[in-house]
Amino acid sequence: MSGFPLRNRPMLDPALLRGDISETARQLASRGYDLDIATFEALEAERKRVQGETQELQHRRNTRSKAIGIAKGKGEDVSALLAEVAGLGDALKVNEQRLADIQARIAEISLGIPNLPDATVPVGTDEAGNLEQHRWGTPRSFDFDVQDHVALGSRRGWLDGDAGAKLSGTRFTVLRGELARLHRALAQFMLDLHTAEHGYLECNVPLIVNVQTMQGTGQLPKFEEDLFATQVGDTRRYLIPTAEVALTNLVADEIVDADSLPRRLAAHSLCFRAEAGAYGRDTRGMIRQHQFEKVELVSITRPEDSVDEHERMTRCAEVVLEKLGLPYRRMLLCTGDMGFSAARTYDLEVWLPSQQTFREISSCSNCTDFQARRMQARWKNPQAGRNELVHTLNGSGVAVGRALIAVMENYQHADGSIGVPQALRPYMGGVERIA
RNA sequence: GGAGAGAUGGCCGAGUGGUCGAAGGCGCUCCCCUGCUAAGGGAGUAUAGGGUCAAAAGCUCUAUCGAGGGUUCGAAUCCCUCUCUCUCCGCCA
Repeated sequence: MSGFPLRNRPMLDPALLRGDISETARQLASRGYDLDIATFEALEAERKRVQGETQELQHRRNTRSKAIGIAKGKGEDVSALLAEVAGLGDALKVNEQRLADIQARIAEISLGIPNLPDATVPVGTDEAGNLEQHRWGTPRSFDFDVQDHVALGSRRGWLDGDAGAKLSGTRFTVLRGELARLHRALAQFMLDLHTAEHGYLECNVPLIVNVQTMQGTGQLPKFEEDLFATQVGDTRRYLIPTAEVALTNLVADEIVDADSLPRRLAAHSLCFRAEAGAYGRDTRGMIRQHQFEKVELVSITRPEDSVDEHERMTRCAEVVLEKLGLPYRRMLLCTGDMGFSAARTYDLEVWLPSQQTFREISSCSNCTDFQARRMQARWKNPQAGRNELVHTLNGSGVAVGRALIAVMENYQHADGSIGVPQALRPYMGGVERIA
């Protein structure tokens, strides 16, 4: 067993697994997930049978018990009726246990199945299959040898990986002085932009969440090794890998009014990732850290609005880079490169002069009803007269640490000083350059 | 950390072992009456899952009264554990 109190909440529409399961399996295969159809169908058949038997037993018990109650009320002798139900309880208990076991096994499989890719997503196995959508800005040409952010940062002791390693280990960094201030300015700027101009509601959320919350957005049970965990007494909690977890789960187990949609939420938060699967990658500098900051955008929408909202949200992230004057490109991720919960994802990649390449700085995903089903997040559809699942979207708007790197490298001068983008100067006391 | 109280349907609020999925009220929906921005009468009004059905509707079964477990032929009601909320005390950024 996984050790998690798994909710019996599938991630995909159960109808997709009971109906044309081979078509569903084909779509899942396109993103590298191998659905064992035979096993799943066998479990489903078994479940159906045992559930039927269990319900039949429950029905018998209920009717007999009711008869006993009525007979007693009339003062009749109930010993014959009691004899009739003898042994029924034990049989029922056995069946209920069997049913629970089967359902747990089904849940374990269901919870590990990723979202179905949208029909417009290109098929591919890795990032090489991603499609560039457009570019913005022109990478600056330098008339001197560019330095990377590590060199630029260590010159004045602004960026100190050794100090981070001493305190915590690898992939931790200490920022100081003007660079720490620039980092803070970036976060303030982004959050202000999204709240003041893009209509997002600023939120400040817990960084430590419970198991159910992690399960709601899909981090658990499958990706526990990517998370930092806490244990107090026998209560286990997890540090959020992104504010998406907290913001999206705000609607878990809620039935929201139609006129409150779309809900647009933004938060600046710390993020914690174990980076278990990335041992050799980006070990230099602060590109890939265990702890970093991010401004996150989350939208909760009606199902029919999520496609448009995805475009809108991605634009909100792009505007951040444009206002900062950072060249970037938008990539449509292929099936093999998308995250677990996403049906469709755009990545924004920012230009890093030291690497002469674009590096991911934002990821905007439409999760359709995938997370909503698991969270049981619904809205009242006035037309259908029913409670239906909402759609959830999330996007970075944008990663603060990586934005800092991008600013350092793109705005560097020959002497190692760093220009402050126009948009950040109000947050830097008007300073135009840090040196 | 200590002491106490509580958790019932969209909301309020009854219900301490038996025809309780749950009285009553509010709200909401539909109908009727009323020449009317008032009042009255009637009906309806939880969610999820299974089965049946081509499907929907319908019918039917099961589960759900904070969560999990227990006692019992039978639990909203009794017992245990947990979570959360409120009040008071202590501590604290």
